[in-house]
Amino acid sequence: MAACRPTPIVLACTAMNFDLFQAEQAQAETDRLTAGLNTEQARAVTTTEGPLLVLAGAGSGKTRVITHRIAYLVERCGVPPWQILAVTFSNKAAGEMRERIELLLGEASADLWLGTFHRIGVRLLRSFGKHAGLASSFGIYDRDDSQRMIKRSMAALNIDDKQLRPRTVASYMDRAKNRLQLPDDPDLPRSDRTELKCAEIYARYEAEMRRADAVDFGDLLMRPVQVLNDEPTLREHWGRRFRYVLVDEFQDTNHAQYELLRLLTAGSGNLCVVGDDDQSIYSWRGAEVQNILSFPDRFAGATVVKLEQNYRSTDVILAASGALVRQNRTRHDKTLWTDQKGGDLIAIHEANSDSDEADWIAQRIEALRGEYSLSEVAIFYRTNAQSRSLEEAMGRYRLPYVLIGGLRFYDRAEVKDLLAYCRLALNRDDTASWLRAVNTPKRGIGKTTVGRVEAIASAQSISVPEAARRMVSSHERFRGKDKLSVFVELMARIRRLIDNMSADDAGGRILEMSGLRRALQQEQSLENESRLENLAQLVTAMGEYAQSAPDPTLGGYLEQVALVTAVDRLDGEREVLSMMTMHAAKGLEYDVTFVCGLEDGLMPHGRPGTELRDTEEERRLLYVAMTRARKKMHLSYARLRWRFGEQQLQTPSPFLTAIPRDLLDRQGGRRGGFGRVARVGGSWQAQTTRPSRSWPKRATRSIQRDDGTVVEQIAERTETEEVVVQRQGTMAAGSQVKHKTFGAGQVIDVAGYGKLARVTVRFRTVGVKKVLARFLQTT
DNA sequence: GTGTCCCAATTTTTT
DNA sequence: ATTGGGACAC
Repeated sequence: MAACRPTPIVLACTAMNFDLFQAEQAQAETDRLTAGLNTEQARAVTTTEGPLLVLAGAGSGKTRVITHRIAYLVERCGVPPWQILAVTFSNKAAGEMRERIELLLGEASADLWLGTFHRIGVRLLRSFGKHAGLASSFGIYDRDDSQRMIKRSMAALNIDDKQLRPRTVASYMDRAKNRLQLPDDPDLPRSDRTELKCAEIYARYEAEMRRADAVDFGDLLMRPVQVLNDEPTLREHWGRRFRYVLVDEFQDTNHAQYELLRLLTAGSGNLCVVGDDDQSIYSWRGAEVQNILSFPDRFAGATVVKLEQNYRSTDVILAASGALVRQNRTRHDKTLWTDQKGGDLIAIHEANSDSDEADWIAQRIEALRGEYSLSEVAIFYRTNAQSRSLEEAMGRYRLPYVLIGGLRFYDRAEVKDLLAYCRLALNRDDTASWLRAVNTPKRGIGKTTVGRVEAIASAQSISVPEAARRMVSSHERFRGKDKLSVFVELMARIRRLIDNMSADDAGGRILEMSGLRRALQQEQSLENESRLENLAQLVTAMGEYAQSAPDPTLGGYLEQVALVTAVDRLDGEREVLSMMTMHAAKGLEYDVTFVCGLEDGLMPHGRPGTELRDTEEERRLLYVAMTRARKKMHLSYARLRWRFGEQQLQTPSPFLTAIPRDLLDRQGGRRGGFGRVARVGGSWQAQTTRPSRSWPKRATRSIQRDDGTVVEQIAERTETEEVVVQRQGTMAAGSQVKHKTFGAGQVIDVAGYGKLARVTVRFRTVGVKKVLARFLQTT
């Protein structure tokens, strides 16, 4: 098949000898598909052959480019949709993209492969997972399930989960998988005791996962790559399967994703990636900006298109965010521009406390309500914990909101319980689900019995559910056998019954048979009522799924659920405002935005000693947040913030100094900009780019109490309201401290501040340990 | 085997 | 402030 060439038109797609009429038609078609695009966008759409890098600044219309490019490939070049793969960052983005493509293409769009990397990974593994030792019914483990497996693995290896936190192990394995390193990889980090232990646990964990026929998020990327590398026939097939591959948000891809793309485009070489190095905010998750920065080097002959015209924001918003991100050293130089000259100034507000800040935001929203729909308003913050005071304020002002992130619906205990039964029904070796379901609701199978089953599973190298089945059918007698039998038989019955049922029918039956509903109904309480409601809602969701999905089975539903993200639930239609972390804000846009909590240590988030690279990523994160606004942006920070269960004094974010003063409209609070000038003896120290290690010096009165803690009173506030801030006595290297259990010792190093500081102490009796400052007392 | 109480740790961001 | 886990009592 001939390649589709953009220009000149006479050389286009299908046949050699086509007449002028066809040429005109083709031109007309091209015009239709590039209508309303600027020159560069049109070039990105029509440059179909070979590697293509689209450097797309914030709001430069990259989604348009991708959708039009797909339409162009199908309509103008006659590429069958099933030969096109488009990868997006979130399921929501995928959904929106599918909608837009449907408008352009109609029915034909159904065959298109479109989804997140993880979803593509699932699809590939369902197709060839057996080459990775997976049955087709394999389950997908979320963080919770996978943590459970880590704990099991640690227990089996006799490693104390207090000495080595499962979280540490999880992130070690995550990193390994993002780098495509299997447990036997000689390059796995093994430089210290922790890493050695992690590597050991990793191997064990993989074995446990295999027995449970389960994969985690990392596997969804690593396994497909591994299989394609190992199996020449499959590699050959899949390398040719897609003639055109498009990737959105390329700056946030990790090594595994990059390799997957390389394998899937080996045949055609038609890889189009779209991204913006200034918006790379997931390096902590293994994303490598290098993937986008060195794309032209790695893919010889790549075309590079730069989109620098912004269609989203006012000039003011662009200027402010541009001034901020320009401070980063490691970036491609580029400047966004817009036709929308001028615009409202950026409102900036200094609040006394986090709740005052939230109140101010609520008031502003209330005032803007006539002018803007609530669905066009969003609040962004750095950490999920900040949502609390905001939620309270929105409640006080009766402003309806949706909270994106935080506790997901699918994270609720009762929902996970029912889902565990469902998963176990489909995958009889699903260990994590078995452990969850076995005694929920209570059926008298406790630690002892479960421990016995786990021991047998380990001894015989089989899954935990399989061990239970064998124990039940063997002649051996033991206490608790009857109860275990009841559960094993229950699962067998469920399994038989739901075969061939639709997702909601199956879900409903399982809700009954498992006894979950009865247990919740038996004990009447408000909580249980809401739990029952949630479960009913879950079954309803299954029904909605079964109605519309091509695969209406329970299995199909579970697969979808496993990969649902917080943002996916966002619904632009409802007349409510949105609140989310800055990370979740990526790819979204609103008329009116509030970026709050702009304080040192919170934004940029970090501890002292934070590296430049991290600071730059924080700056990019704020840049992403700021570029979400179309018309009106608000920035705010509080002087006093409730953090870690105590009030903490905050200083404004050093990032604020980057924003030109004449773009700001200061609302209340102190006057002037943020400059680097210290107010000697006053409230604010000179702003540094690094979070300060000590508390800001203020006009304070300190009182030493009997127990050694220092109570500070902030003089300038005592007239109206007394604010008491507690802190531990100064803990610097060398000072003598005392710990409840470890006894006396000497401080070697301090990292972090306040009560959450991590202090390294050499204790007289137990040696060197890291402890939290709040568990120490100065002596 | 279950329930309760108390202590320790928690807060980056997430597919 | 909230949560999870372990120790202990029943």
